[in-house]
Amino acid sequence: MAEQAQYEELVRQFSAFGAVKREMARILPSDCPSGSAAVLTLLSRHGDMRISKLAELLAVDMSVTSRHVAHVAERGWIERSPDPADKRSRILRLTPAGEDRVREMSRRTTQLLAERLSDWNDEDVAQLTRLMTRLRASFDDCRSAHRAPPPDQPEHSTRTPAITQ
Amino acid sequence: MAEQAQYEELVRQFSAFGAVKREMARILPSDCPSGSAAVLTLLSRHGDMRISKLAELLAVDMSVTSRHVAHVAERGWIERSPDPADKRSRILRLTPAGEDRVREMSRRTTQLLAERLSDWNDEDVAQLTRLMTRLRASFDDCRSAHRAPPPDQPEHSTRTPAITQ
DNA sequence: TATTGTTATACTCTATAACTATA
DNA sequence: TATAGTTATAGAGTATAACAATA
Repeated sequence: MAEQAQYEELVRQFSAFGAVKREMARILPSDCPSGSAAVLTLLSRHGDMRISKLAELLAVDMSVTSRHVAHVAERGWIERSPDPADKRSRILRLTPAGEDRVREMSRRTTQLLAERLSDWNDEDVAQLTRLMTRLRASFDDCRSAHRAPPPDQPEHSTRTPAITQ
Repeated sequence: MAEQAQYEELVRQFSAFGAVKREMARILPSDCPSGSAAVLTLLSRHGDMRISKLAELLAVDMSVTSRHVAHVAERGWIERSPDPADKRSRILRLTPAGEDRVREMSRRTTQLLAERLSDWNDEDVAQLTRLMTRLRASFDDCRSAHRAPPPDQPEHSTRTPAITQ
């Protein structure tokens, strides 16, 4: 447990982090904004999946994910094939053109980080990655733990609650 | 210098950090979105200042800052008094109502972090804060260092370049 | 009835450009 | 002419709600 002043300083850095995010976003191709880039990157890492799974990984609403997916599909970077197990769903898969896009973006972001973090050593980078990973986990865990005292319900609904009348 | 795989993992965490930011934003009062909150917090920390200084601290364009400032001024959380040294500028100052707002938001964010980071110790929190501070500094430094080989120019322009014809 | 996914709408944040008042 | 600040416009991300098709 930390003290209030420590938390306030941490929040200040959270806020200031936006500038880093924006600078990273600026080097992306103009037809591939950060939302699209995230979709392609996650498909490359985790393999084929449905939109609902992608929304969970992105931690955004499925409606948002649906838009990002439509954008990259229009450009031929992913394919949507029918899901044999459920006709409501489709399986998303990176195309060769999409894989090229992922490689190109990875090259650019790596180059930018190598420049900006030129005086960071491996352990610095690893430590920051670990702590940010843990931070996200701490927020995710609490979401499951606090919002659902009865843990026998599906967590992480990535969508707007259905209004059933 | 780190390797490509390490950078890619770091970028992944940058992207995922959005979920943390959004959860922090959700606990703000509905009439005080994160942009307004940042303005109030910085004025509370750094004292009275002009908009151009605020834009520099926020690391966003002055036009954006101007909108945020207008929002908080309309609600009576800051005052804008004339700058005796330059009639084009005004000095921004937190009002007592603004100070109340800052305290209330600080209370909420501290509580949220105390919940979410309940199993983090002081050193964990301090380490993350340090690394994020350094990250931002590394990006800021490079901005000054790379974009202006002739270092005899004003850096950190927080505004759209004037089109002079 | 409930779930997967899509679309319509609205809100916030941001940048660019054009404009004003002053330096 | 250049700078401080404002406003108009546009683009991106997100959430909520309503809808269609399927489970």
